Amino acid sequence: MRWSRTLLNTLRDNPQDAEINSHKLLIRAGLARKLAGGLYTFMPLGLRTLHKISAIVRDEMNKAEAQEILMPALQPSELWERSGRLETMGPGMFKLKDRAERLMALGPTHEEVVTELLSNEINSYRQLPCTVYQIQTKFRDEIRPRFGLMRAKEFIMKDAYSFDASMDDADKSYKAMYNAYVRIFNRCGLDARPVEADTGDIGGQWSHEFMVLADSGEDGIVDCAACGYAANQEKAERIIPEKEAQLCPAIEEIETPGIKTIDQLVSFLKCKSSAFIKTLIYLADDQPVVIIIPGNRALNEHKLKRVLQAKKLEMADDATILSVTGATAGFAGPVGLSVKIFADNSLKNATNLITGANKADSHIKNVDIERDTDVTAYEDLVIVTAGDCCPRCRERMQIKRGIEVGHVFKLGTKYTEAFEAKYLNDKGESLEMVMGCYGIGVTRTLQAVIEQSNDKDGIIWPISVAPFAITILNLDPSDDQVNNVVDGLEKELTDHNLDVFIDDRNERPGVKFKDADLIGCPLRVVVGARGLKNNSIEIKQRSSKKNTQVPVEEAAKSIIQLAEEMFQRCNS
RNA sequence: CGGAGCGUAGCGCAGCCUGGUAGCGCGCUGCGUUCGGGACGCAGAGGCCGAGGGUUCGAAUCCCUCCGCUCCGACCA
Repeated sequence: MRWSRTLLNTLRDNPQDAEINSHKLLIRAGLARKLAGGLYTFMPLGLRTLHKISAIVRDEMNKAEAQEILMPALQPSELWERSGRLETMGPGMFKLKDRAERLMALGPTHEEVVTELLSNEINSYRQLPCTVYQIQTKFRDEIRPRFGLMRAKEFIMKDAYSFDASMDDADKSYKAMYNAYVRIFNRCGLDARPVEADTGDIGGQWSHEFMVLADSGEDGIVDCAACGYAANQEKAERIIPEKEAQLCPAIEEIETPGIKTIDQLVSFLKCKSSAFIKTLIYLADDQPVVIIIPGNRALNEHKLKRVLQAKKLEMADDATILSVTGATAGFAGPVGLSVKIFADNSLKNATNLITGANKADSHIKNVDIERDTDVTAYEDLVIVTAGDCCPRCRERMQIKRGIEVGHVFKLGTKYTEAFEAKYLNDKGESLEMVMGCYGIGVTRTLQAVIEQSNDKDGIIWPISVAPFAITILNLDPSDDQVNNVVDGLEKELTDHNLDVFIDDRNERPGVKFKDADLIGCPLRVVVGARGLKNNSIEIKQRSSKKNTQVPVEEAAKSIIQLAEEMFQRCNS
């Protein structure tokens, strides 16, 4: 392929709406263009990389004996009513009506469609296990699309679904997908690690996310260097060191005019934030509940939702706060309340605390949780932070940032029950199939590769997913001898199944060097009149500073050998 | 959904405060000189200044409404 005939414009300046490196490079290198927030066009080079990633995904899926299918993106909403997710996922779905006024949805994911499908197709245990997958455009009405392809309204996802006869078999299918994911990300040149994760709206028994470590990542990862425990911050647990009960003087009221937040209290009373009880009022399925956690901690709503087994969870409005506590927001406390109170584990036996008096402009001190409050249950409710103790080995843990590129779930029978997806076993009994589901954000993976592999000059593609393995810079496109050598090289390399991009533009050499670095093909070959005078061609790897000069007649051989070595490294 | 910022040529920006009919750099077209790490000169093309309304003799500039984009938050009792 020749640059002069390619729809490819590189940009010198960073686009003003891009924040993170990979997003800037995606646009500057001409891989993609924005149509609107969260909507992108893939340009020729970007699409080539997308195809290469898809090919790796397909290859590993097929090796794991998953079968490729393609389901409709447009789906009838009744399916979503049957699984109960029209309510839980509703706001995040694009909904529309057909001309008969039937409510439809653009698929954000396909558990419903696939379960409906397989419930009809699978009748016997002889057909199990069965795993299907597709690579398809998904639509999600994201609250806030962000960072280019990282969080888009329309994106390409590989989604796979496994169906098994038993929980044990389902574990095997899960493990097979898990292993395939490890290989896929490895082959894409990504350093991705699996972490324990929350199952969220998808539901199910357990799940792992595959995280690419990056400072710009949207997810927090809790990591224990001592034992290898790793989990999404949404899910991560911690161990609380045991506390002895201490004597505590009687409650005293203190005046705190207009002092509402923990921060204000800290400076007003000159105490540490951990000396306070943070009292939060939530509506769980429209019923008020009170949550208390230490003043220096943040509530983990995912954990709370799980503990309360609530479908819907939202913070209470001012009117509810007034009716529950008898005071306006800012002065709520757990003492004397008649609704259910859920306390974080770390408050067990806690004493000498300060909290709201449920009365305007007042707080109370010397609160003893056991003595003064009526806690319904102690649960693990807060977001784990750096320095908390590992639930496995009790060592201190760290927090890192990551980009979620893949997610595997063991679903159990959540969907097969809703859709009565049953099979007959060898005794003639009718049983629900056990499901798993497995997603890879293909477009997000593309940008994650850029995020993890770049320098100040541009992208450094791993050869397995580079738009082209090799770029040849023709420094003198008006020189017939140079053109002949370039053409010869192109033919030999393409004959060896290597893709080659030739910069044949009428530009000065400096421009070509800069653009080659920006686009980041792993191997750069320079052919110029000056080099040819010495019968020499220059070969350089994007990832290194070193140039190699080779005689013209050996060039193709050297390039092929280098490329093969690079491919091997990606596959190992 | 709440908060903040931005919207002027394909891209990056100035002009707005203090109203007088639009400018810079990159890119693009032509000619010439250059030619191994984003060259230079000359000559050009390209803009309903996000949209609508208002104030005014006159609006990119002041006022109102809307739309779009980006960031922060979804943490607060």
